[in-house]
Amino acid sequence: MELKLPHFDSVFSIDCVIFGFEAGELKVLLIERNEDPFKDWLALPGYIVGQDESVDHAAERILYELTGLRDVSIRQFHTFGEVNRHPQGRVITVGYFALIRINGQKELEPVTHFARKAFWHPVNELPTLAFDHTEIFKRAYKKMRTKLNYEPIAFDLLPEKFTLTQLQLLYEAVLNKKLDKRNFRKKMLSYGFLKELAEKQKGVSYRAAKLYKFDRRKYAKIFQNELGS
Amino acid sequence: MELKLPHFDSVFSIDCVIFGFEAGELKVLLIERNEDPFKDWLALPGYIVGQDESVDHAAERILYELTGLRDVSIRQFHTFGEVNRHPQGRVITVGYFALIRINGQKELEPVTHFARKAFWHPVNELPTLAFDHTEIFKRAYKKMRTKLNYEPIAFDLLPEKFTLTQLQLLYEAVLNKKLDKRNFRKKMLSYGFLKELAEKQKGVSYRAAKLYKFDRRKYAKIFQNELGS
DNA sequence: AATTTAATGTGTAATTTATACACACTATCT
DNA sequence: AGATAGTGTGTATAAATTACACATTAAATT
Repeated sequence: MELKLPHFDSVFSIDCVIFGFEAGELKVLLIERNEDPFKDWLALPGYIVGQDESVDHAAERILYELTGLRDVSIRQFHTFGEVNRHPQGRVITVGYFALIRINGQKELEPVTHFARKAFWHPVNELPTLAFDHTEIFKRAYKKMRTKLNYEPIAFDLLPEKFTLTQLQLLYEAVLNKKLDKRNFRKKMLSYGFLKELAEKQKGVSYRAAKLYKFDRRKYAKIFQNELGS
Repeated sequence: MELKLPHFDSVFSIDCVIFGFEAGELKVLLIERNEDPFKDWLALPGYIVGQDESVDHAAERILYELTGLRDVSIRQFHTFGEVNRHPQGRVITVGYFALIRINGQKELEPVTHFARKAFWHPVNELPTLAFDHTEIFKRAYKKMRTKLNYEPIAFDLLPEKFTLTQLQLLYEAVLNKKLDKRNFRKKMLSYGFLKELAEKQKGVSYRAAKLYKFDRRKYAKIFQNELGS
C-alpha cells in the first residue's frame, strides 16, 4: 500500500528486556553485537519491526528467534523516542519485557545474523550496554519490580513446580530485601491461587519441601472482578 | 542524516487523551476532523511526530497547539502498533494522556488545519471515534483510574484552590463510586501534602468551605524515598 | 430578628490487614 | 544414633480501613 501521509525516513524497532532466575539470582538476557554500530558491544536483544506485523507480534517473534520460547507473557512497558538514540538515524523503539524460565539445558543460539551470542547476565553489576540500552533496562527493571507487587509474574520465572522457599528467594532477589518466612507464606497461600501438590522436592539432603503450582485458572477467577472493565 | 538501516515507509504519530473536569463530570477533549480519512468524524487530538523532535516533545507540542497549555503533566501510556490501524498505510502511534484544568473561558481553537473544532465531551456516552481511537481512549481511561489511586494526578484537573468536597466529587466521578466523606477527608489530609489556606470558598449560599491547595514540594519530599531508584 | 436551607466539618468503634518474632519437625548423611 | 540443614507452623501487637450520624455555619428567606 502506498503511503500518502507526510513522513520521514525512520525505523521502528523493539528491544526486549528478558528476565530469568537462576542460582538465586535475577538475570537478564544480553547479546553480543556482531554488527556496526556498537559492534562487539553488549546489548539487549532487539530488532526491527516488519512491515506486515504488528509491534506486539514483532516482539513475540524476536523473543522466539532469540530464545526458542513461545507463549511467554510479554508486555510493552515504554516507547523510547529520543531523536539521537541511534547513530545512524532516527530509530524509535518500543521496549518489551518478559519473564521466562531458564532451563538449565536451554540453548541460547541467536538465529539473527547480527548477534554473536546470547547469554544470561546477573542484573546487578550490569556492564555498559550499547545505545541507550542501560536506560531501557533500568526502566524495565523498575516496572517489573512494581508489577511483582500486584501481578503474579513471579511464576513465569520459576519451574512449574516450586517450593515456597524458592518463591520467597525469588521475591527477595527481585525486591532486594529479606522477607519474613511465616508472613510471606501466610500471604501467598491466602490468595488461594497456589495449588499444593502431593509431590515433594527430590534430591535434597534435608527434609524435602512440598511442591506447589501456580493455578492460572483460579487466579483468573479470583481477580476477574478487580481487573474487569 | 542518511538512514542506512533497513526500513519501510511508515508514519509515527502521537494521540492524546486529554481529561478535564467540569460540572462534576469527567470529560475528554475531542476534535472534529477536517481531512480524509475519517473526514467529519470525531477523533482524539493527535498528529505526526516531527523528524527532529523526540516523541515526548511532539506530545507536548501537539497538546500546546491544540489547547494553548504548557507545563502539563503528560504521560505516555501505550503504543499502538497494529498493522491496519490507518487506512492509508502503516501508522504507529504512541498514546499520551494528560489531565488539565478546564478554564471556563479557555479557548479551544485548533491551530492545526486538519481539525475543524475541539471541544470537551463527557467520558460517559462517548460517540464512535475515528480509527482505533475508541480503544485508545479506553486504555487511557483505565490507566488513569488506576493511577488516581497512587499518584496525585487529581490536582491537575482541579482549580489551584479547591475544597475537599470538590476533590471528593472528582474522585467519585473518575472511579464511578461513592466514597465516605469522613474517611476520604481523613485519608487525604493524612498524606500531608494538602495545604489548608486561610481563605474560604466565595459566592455560595451556604456555609463556605475551606480552600486547600496541593503542595507539590511537600509531596515530593514525602514520596521521594518510595519513588527513588 | 428568627427561621429555613444547604452544605461543611468532625470522632469513635469494629474489622481487616500487616508486622514481629522462635522453635519443633523431618529427611538425609555420617 | 546423632548431626545437619532446611521445612513448617501460631500468636500477639500495631496499623490501616471501614462503617456510621449529627452539630455547625453562612447565607437566604420570611
